This record gives sequence, C-alpha cells and structure tokens, in this order.
Amino acid sequence: MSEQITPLEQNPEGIDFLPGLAMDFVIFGYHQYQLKILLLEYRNTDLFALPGGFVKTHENLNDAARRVLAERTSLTNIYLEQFYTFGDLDRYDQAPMRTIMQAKGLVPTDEHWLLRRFISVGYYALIDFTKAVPTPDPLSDTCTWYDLDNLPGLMLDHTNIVQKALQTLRADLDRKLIGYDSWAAPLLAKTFTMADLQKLYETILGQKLRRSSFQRKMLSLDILDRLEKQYSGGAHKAPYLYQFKQ
Amino acid sequence: MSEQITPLEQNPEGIDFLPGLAMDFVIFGYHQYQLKILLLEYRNTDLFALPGGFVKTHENLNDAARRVLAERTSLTNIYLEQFYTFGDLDRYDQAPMRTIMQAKGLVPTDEHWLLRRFISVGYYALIDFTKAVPTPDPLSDTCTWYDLDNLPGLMLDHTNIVQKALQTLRADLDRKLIGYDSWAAPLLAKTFTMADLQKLYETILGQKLRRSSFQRKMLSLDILDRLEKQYSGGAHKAPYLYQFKQ
DNA sequence: TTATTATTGTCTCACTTTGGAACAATAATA
DNA sequence: TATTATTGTTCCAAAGTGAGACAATAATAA
Repeated sequence: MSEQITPLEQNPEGIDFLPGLAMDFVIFGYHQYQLKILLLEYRNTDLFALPGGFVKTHENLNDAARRVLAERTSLTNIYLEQFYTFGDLDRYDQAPMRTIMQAKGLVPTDEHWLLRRFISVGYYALIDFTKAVPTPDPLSDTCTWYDLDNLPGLMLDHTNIVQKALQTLRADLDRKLIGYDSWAAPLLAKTFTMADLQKLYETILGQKLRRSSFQRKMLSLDILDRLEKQYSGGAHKAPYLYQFKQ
Repeated sequence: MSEQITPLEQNPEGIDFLPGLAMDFVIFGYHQYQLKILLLEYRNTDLFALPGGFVKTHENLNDAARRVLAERTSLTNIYLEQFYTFGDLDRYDQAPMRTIMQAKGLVPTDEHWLLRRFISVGYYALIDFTKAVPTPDPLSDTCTWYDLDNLPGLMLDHTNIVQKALQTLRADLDRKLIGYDSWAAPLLAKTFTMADLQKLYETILGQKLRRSSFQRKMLSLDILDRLEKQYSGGAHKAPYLYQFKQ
C-alpha cells in the first residue's frame, strides 16, 4: 500500500496525476442480508460523494483503481469491475468542489487542478462491509457505509452513477454465473447454508427468488461441496452446510 | 458537421482537446451477409489503426463520439455504444505515432501532445457499410472496410479492442432484444424476408441459428408486420416480406 | 403440360427448464 | 408427546428449445 502521493497542499497542479481524468467508485458492501455503499462526507458542507481517485502518470488505469480501493477500504484482491465512463459537461460544476476546498482551508484559485473538468471512469466493487476499514481521503472527513435504499443526496451526477452501477451489477449477476469464488465467497462465511446463499442473491437483486428453483440451479452448477449438517438452535430441521469447490 | 478543429500542424499542444484522453471506434459495417470493420491506413508505414478522436474542451464525451463517427462515415443517428475504457501503460508506445507523424511531414518533438500517454474510451457502432462515405482523418491516407475475419495486424492494442467490442456486441444482441428499430432497421431494406433477418443475426453472432426456432422467436416478439409475398425469381415458394412495427 | 427443385411456413415430438406447490424429515420448543 | 418452523426433495403443469418432418409453392427443366 503506497501513499506516495504529494499532499494536496503541496500539489496545486496535480502533477503526479493524469490531468482531467478521475475514477469514481461504487463500493457495494454486503453482510447478513444488508447491502450498503460507501460514501464520503465533507464536514460543514452537507455534501456527500462517492469515493474517487486519480491515475498516476506511470500507473495502469485498473491498477490505480485497485490502489484507491485499497486506500479507502484497506482491502486488496477485491471483486472489481469497470462499468462506464462519464463525460458529460453538466457534471463539470465547480461550486461543490470550491465549498469542499474552502472547508478544508485550501485556496480554490481559478486555476486549481481540482476545479477543472474531469472525465470519470466508473468502477463498482463488492465486498463484505465488516472486513473493510473505511478511511476518508485527504479532502473528506468521514467515510461511512449507507443503506442502499436510504442514500443521502449526492454531489454532481453521483446518484446517476450509483444507479448505473447497480444496474450493471444485477445484470452481471444474472449472466456471468461464473467465478463464484471470486465474488460470492468473500461475502459469506467459509461454510454457509443454501438459505445464506439465496439471501445474498435476493439482497443484491432486490427481489425474492423461489426456494426450490434456486436450490436446484445452484446444485446443478456443480460448484458446491455439501458438508455436515448445521445444528443451529432453531426449532426446525438442520440445514446442510456448503462451501465453494476447490 | 463542424470541422472547427485547429489543423494538427498549427496545434502542437492539442489545445482544443482534453489532454491525455482519446476515443477508439470499432465501426462494424454490415451488408448482404457480410460483416466488416473500418480501418485507417497510414501510407508508407504498413500501419493500420482503428479510427479515433479526441474530446473538445467544451463537448460532452458521447457527443464527441458522434462527431468523430460522423467525420469518418458521414453518418448521423447511428447505433453507438460505449463499451470499455482502456488505460494500460503498455499501450503507451511512441514508436508507431512517430513513424506516422514523420510519414506525414510532421516533426515528432518529444513534447508533442500526440506522443503523450492516452487513456482511450472504446465505442462500437453498427451501420450499413454501403451507406457510409469512409473518410480518412488528417493523419491517415485511407479509410477502408476490412472483412472482420481477415483483418491486417493493428497498431498497439487495437486488435484487443476489436475483440472486446465484438464480444460486447454479441452479448448485447443476445439480451437487449429490445430496440430493433434502432439497430437492425438501418441494416436491412425497408422490407425484408425472415431469411434476411436471420442472416443478419448469424453474421453478427458468427454462427448458424435454427430456422424454425428463429422464426418462432421473432414472430412471438410482436415487433414485425407481415406484408405481401415477395415473388423473387427463385425456383421456390415466395417468402413473406416483413417490416418493423410502427 | 408436367415433373423437378429449392425454399418457405408451420407443425410435431421429444427434451429441458421453470414456477409453484406438496410432502416427509427433523431439530428445537411447548 | 405434540407443535412449530424450516429443510431437502419430489411432483406436475406450463413454457421454451432443438431437430426434424411435411405440405405448399414459385420457378425451371423436361
């Protein structure tokens, strides 16, 4: 984890970064049937924003995404997908960034690189929100999980970015039923019941699924190992535990 | 169609454009069961490349894409989708651009903006190649259709970009069975037979489809109006003609 | 005029997938 | 011992798909 970036105060030109290019992250956090996303808040401004970042001049775009993601969450090896690049002019509004900079004691000179127009590459990630250590960036004061269906108003076009990310995540889930270990495994305990897995799907898709069909489909995919039963303490039959194969 | 861009020779800094940001276009051309893509060639260099372009400082990203597409093909109102943004460092190789600039009589100074690193937003388009007027850009000498399964070697990572575009187009075709008038209609005559429509699908997907299943599915979608029969001159039953509803 | 040929529109049948309910099994509790 | 909630599985009807069959029919050949 390298934080070798020149501090903002000493870097009025943004010289370490590719100019005019940003990344915005929709970091979905799942745990126990809850889906949240990570937002930054700027103190004394009432402004909320998606975590974002910039690309260093000698860094691959996707590596930059992983670096920033690690800075905000302390996590590496995360399921991460690029989903759209946002470049409308109407997302170029200096007002909120001026407010943020002033609240931070920075001087928003007209030429400051943070006030220029940015094209932003959107990424979404999916992690277990209990495993992350949310960390504000140099401009923000808090970095917190918010319930997806109860988000505060967001800066600029960030609400739109969240919508598109969610849409893409759900579509990806439907078809790319591949690579479970890369995305689903980190969101569940090492062993889990079929109900746990189904709830994970239902939470992400935002809709109920049929129990028998879900079980049939999952078992037919040949990705699960069935283990011993789980004596859970509930007044009912004990479910089997599963884990992902290999 | 505005070509208000300062000519390359007088614009060594690329001042009209967002720095470091490019677009690459995979323009699929269909006609009569053939699928081609549009490539630029640079004379005396043996270099082939995808059409590309830059974003003006006061232009929406997607508007820039439509502008460049119109410049290369003379077509507006085209089916156009953004599919991925490419930002690896290994696509930053000055050699081919130096060759191209020298062949054009330009001086590739070390500071020339065209020799800097670019992040590139990839778009794909789908048009009838008989309706386009391919037009080279200021750096290239020819702009020509090439059979998709017989492409020359391409500059930098452009072969990779084509692969990803084709993958996305095919996946989009499978699910977004919606909005036929926006993409399929411009590729067919005003009226067409079921065989014409099936061949269009087969050509794009690169595989045969079952005739009876295809007919059944298309009719069930309720997007076609059946017209009179077509007496085609072939030694067989005359097929019905169809057109897209509304 | 008649037979031949290629293609079309539709149908059939087997097979698979899915939705939805039913049912016995069973771990805890009353 | 009866009750309760949940589980694993089965069943059946409905819907969808793959593969082939078949009659209809324009043009051509005999």
